This record gives sequence, structure tokens and C-alpha cells, in this order.
Amino acid sequence: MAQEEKNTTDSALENITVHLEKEQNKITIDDVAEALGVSKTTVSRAISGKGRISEGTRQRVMEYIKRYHYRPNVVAKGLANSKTYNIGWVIPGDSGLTDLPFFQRCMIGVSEVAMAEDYDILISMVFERDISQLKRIVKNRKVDGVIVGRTLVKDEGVSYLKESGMPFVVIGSSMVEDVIQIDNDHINACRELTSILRIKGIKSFALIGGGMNQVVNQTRYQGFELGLQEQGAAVSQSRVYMDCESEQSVEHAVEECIRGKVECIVCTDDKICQYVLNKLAQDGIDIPGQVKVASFYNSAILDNYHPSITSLQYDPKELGTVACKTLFDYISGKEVQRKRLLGYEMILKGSTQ
Amino acid sequence: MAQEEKNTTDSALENITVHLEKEQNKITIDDVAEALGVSKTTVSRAISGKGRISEGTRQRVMEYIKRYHYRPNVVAKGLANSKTYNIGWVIPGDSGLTDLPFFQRCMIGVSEVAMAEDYDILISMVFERDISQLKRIVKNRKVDGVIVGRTLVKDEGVSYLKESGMPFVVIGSSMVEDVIQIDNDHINACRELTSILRIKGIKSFALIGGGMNQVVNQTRYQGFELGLQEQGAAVSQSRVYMDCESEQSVEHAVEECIRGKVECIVCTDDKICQYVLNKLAQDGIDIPGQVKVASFYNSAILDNYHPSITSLQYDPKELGTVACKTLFDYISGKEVQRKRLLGYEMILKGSTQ
DNA sequence: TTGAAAGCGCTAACAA
DNA sequence: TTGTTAGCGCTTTCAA
Repeated sequence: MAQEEKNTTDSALENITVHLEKEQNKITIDDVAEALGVSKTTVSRAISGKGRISEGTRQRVMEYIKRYHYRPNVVAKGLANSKTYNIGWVIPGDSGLTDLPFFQRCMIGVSEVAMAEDYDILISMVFERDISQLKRIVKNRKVDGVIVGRTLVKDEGVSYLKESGMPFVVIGSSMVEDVIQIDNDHINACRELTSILRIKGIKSFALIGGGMNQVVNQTRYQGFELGLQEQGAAVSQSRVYMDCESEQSVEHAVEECIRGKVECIVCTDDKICQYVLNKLAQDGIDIPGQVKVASFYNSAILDNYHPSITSLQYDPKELGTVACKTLFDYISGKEVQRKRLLGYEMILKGSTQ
Repeated sequence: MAQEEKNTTDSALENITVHLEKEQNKITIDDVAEALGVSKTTVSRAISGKGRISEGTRQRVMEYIKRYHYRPNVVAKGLANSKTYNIGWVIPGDSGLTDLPFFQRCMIGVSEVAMAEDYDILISMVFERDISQLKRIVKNRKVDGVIVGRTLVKDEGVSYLKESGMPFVVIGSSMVEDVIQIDNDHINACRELTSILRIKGIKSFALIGGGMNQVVNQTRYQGFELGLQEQGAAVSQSRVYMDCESEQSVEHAVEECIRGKVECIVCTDDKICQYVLNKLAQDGIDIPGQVKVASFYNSAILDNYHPSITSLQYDPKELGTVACKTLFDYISGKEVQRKRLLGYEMILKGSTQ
């Protein structure tokens, strides 16, 4: 009997503990106001720092809040001032091995600045031409703005966002008018790389690249052409193989390069470069002895190759950081640059010695 | 003068158009109610299907809604019934090349079922031991539940979630009590693979694996041991090299295997396997002639190897689908299985011929 | 079958 | 400096 009573007491205590531990975050601004004998307006002001309030009550409020772990309900706050405290992050749902680390690192940058503004990130994946997930989050007004991780030449997502009136920023470039864009200076980077290779004495180049439906491939292609153009007649010949989507098409391009005695193969990205390296290894062609290789992008997938590959390096995280900052600036009505170009680093390595 | 008037008219019209196009989604339930001469309660009922309502008015409401593209404000709806219509998706912010595609495909599954329930996905990245992003979304009550993409042996995120009272499901296994988990049947899969290899006449195995702080590596290790155990004395010897985090440690393990005349090297994942293959290629060791190779996981990173690699295959998307369904079931109070194991496929290829 | 009114938790005029 | 009050856009009793 005594035992039973004890049990009862125990479990009652347990319940209380559970209540305190788990439901602690269910305190509302009214609870705080009541406990302190002030109005909730006062509490609101103490927290937000907006409006006049005496330092004394401010302190009292803050203390109470800290002590009882009060956290304002962000959703309610949002409803009151027409914000969601979310930004949308759009990535291709079918992005491949090469792109994923890029998006991940961009996202780290995005989330860092988002968190600092008390914002969270809502994911939306677009597939091929299916932008229904994107439409959802804007139609449902679940976000205050959107960052697009990659753009295509004729990008439905971008068009949709533009006509929807939702603030957005794209990472990469866009041909659509008036779109706020953050990109690396691919053109100059590629230009510089090709001309440096030229200075090293290389005379014949080939560019092997991915789909021209991606803006980034277009700009890299332009940079390559510009770089060569600047060399003028000094460059005997150059070959360009764009739209190489499959391993076969890359292999085919490589074969032609070898046959044409190209001195240096430049790849628009690392996936292509990987195919090129595989093909060269397969055919027993020595790098950089028989042919040199460089890539316009540097990711982890090339890490294991010997010799290591000369490439351009961009900072995806910074892209994300700047994009997110720009978005916030834009949302809050500040003037923002329509197109912002970030830097790059040139990494000269063994493959072009 | 006439011209001026025309301009005025034009721009007035333009404004209206803009209003219709861009602000169309600013219609509220009150607008609909008023336009239809009913109360907003009625509109609400027509949409939700809850409560009695005549078929006639229901139709009228639905028609109006369709016509004027009314969309309920999800946030307001959420505030009214204590839901956020968001679920949290937790992934390691420092996940490597191997894991990224896995998470991506999981997420596709998650988002598919989430969307069907009118939910969106809020990202939270955890780094090393930093779970602040996770804490944010639960403390700020931005989500109704959480799906954890990967677990560590002593997982702070899981502990935190458990004591927070937030409903959650983990993908993978967890040693923490009472955690709802969705995993592949790694143990049986690994067991089956080893015993099949055994049946093919292989007598000496080595397991090279990643960090034992990851639950998945522990279970794969167990499966390997179980598989061999079942072969009893028939298996002359087996070597195990776990916690191989760096390429060097893998290379070292491979060297020992070769020296020890191991017939088949089994890898816990494809990253390890890649290192193994590199090392073997480097040393000019023939696969499957001199040594056979198999992996407990099959991803795209091994696609380019010849011969192709025997491995186990899991379906990440299904993992995501099931995890999300389970989470919703749990949130809505249904009984759910504490631990659910999904199947796998065995892919026997050239590397073990 | 429908509607009035209260409430979800917060912000922000406007008064005091 | 502080409080009163009216929303934000929706759901849900409770009456009619």
C-alpha cells in the first residue's frame, strides 16, 4: 500500500518534470506579460528593440525570457508582419555527382547568412522541366524570397519567378532581363587560363564542353574563345566540342584531338575532364608529355588523379553567402547590383607542366 | 491633350492588370466569402470538407476559388491549428561526395510524400558536433516533425530530438531507445553477399571499412562477420580493417591483404572501394584475376571502373518515402513500427568472376 | 446547413 | 514609457 502510494507520487512528479522539460517552449508572449505584470506590447518591444522602453523593464523582460526559455513563435510573428522567415532554395532534383558538392557548399553559405537573419531554408527541387515544387512554395506563400542554384538558358523557373513578383536571386547568370544574378567571372577566368597556357608555349587548344543549354557552359565557351582571340594569329588552330553530354561523345572528341595533334585539352567542367582522363589513360597517352589537360572547374572528383589537374577554382560558399545577402537587401528595399561577379583562383598543376 | 488622356487611361489599365496578375494570390478567405455572400466559415468548410455543407454552396465556392485562383494562406492556417506544414530534413553539412547522391535521392522520396500532404521541407545541416541549426528549427517551432538523414553511434541530434519531444524518424539505425528508424537490412544483405562469394569458392576475405562511429558501418561489419561465421571452419581466415578514414589507411590495408594473399576484398562503401581500386591499379594488380573486389554499397562513383564492381544496391528514394510516411503516421497518432527494414538487391558483376 | 465570435501568438497604430 | 486595441488569415466551437 505504501509502495503503491509511492509509485503514484513518483509518476506524478515525473509528469511534472515532463511538462517542464517538454512543454517549456509552449510559453506565449501573454504568459510572459502576465507573469511580469506588463502588457504584451511591452514584452514585444523589449524583444524587438523597436519603440521606446525603459532600460529597467527591458532588463526584467529579458531576464525572465532567458530564465524560462521563452521563444517567440516565429510563425505567429510572421503572420502579424507578413513574413514567413523562410527563403526558398531551388536546385535541380536530378543534379549529378559533379554538381552536388557545389550546391551543398552554396547552401552552406546561404544558410549561414539566412540564420543570422533568423531565416530558414525551404527546399524546392526542380526536375527537367517540372517546376511544380517551386510553384507550390510561391503560391502557398511559404517563402519571402528565392535563391535559384542554377540556371538554364531558357529557364522556366526564372520566368515563373519573374512574373510571380516573388523576389529572387540566381546563382550563375541568366539571360532574362532584370534578373539579379551572382556569378563567378567565368569569362575572364577562362580567358586568363587560356592565355596563361598560351604563354607557356602551347599553340593548339581544344575545348571539350557540356550542354550549351546551361548558361555556365556558354560563358566558359565565350571565355575560351576570347582568350584565344587575344592571342591572335599566334594560335594556329583551335577545336571546340560542345554539347558533349555522354562519355562516348567526350571519347570521340578526345580521339579527334589526338589525331589532330592538339597540345592541350581544356574541359568546361570536371565531369568532362574525368571522362577525358579516363580515355587518355585507356589509350595510354601520357599527361602532360603527349597532351596537356586543364579544367575550368575544380572539384573533389579530380582529387585522385596523377598528375594533378590544372584548373580554375571558385568558391561556391561565397556565392551562396553573397546571393543570400543580396536577396535580403533586395527584399528590404535596398538598391542592389543587378549582376555581381565574384573572383576565382588559378591553380596551375602537373597536368600542364 | 487627347494623347495625354489616352496615356492616363492606359496606365490605369496597366495597373489593374498588374494587380490581377501579381496580386491575384492576395485574395483572402474573407474576400471569397464576401464575394459569394456567405460567411468565411462556409468557405472554410467547403475547402476542407469538414463539417456539413450543402453540395450547392460547396460547388459555388469551389468554382469561385478556381476561377479567381484563391489559395488559402498556409501560414495562417497553420497558426490556427498549430501546424507548420513543414518537416525538417537533417543532413550532415560536411557530407562527402559518396553520400551526397544518397541524401539527394532520399530527399526526393521525402519531398514526394511531403508534397502530397501539403508539407514542405526545411533544411537543417549539422556539422561535426554542431547541431545548432537543428535546435533552431525545433525551438522556433518551424517544423511539425523531423527526418534525420544519417545517424552516428552517439548522435547528439537524435538525443536532442528525443528530449525535445519533437516527433522524428531516422534513416538508418540508431542505438538510442525508442527511436523510430527506417533502414535497409544491411546485416542480412552483407551476410548474403559474403556467403554467396563463399559459394563461388572464395576462401579468404578481408573487410575494409569506414568509421565505426557510423552506425551503418557497424551493421555492415556485423553482417560480414555473421556471413563468415555461418561458413564455419570453411573459411580459413578473415581480416578486418575498420576505421579507415583516409586514403592512406586504405592503401595500407590493401597492402596487407595482398601480402596475406586475400582472395576477396569487401568494402563497406564505395568511397573505400574507390581507394582500393586505385591502389590495386597503381600496383598493377589484376581484378578479378589476382584479387576480387566487392562493395556493400553501389553508387555512381564506381560507374567508370572496369571490370564493374559487384555490390549491394539499396533504394535511397524508398528510404525517404517510407521515412516520411512513417513520420506522418506517427504525428497523426497512428501506431508505427519502431524499426522498419527495407530490402536490397545483389548485383554480381565482373569484379568477382 | 449556415454564421457569429473567439482564438492561434504576435505586431503596430494610436492613446494615455 | 506603457497599454489598449485592432488586426494578420485561418479554424472551430457554439448558436441559430
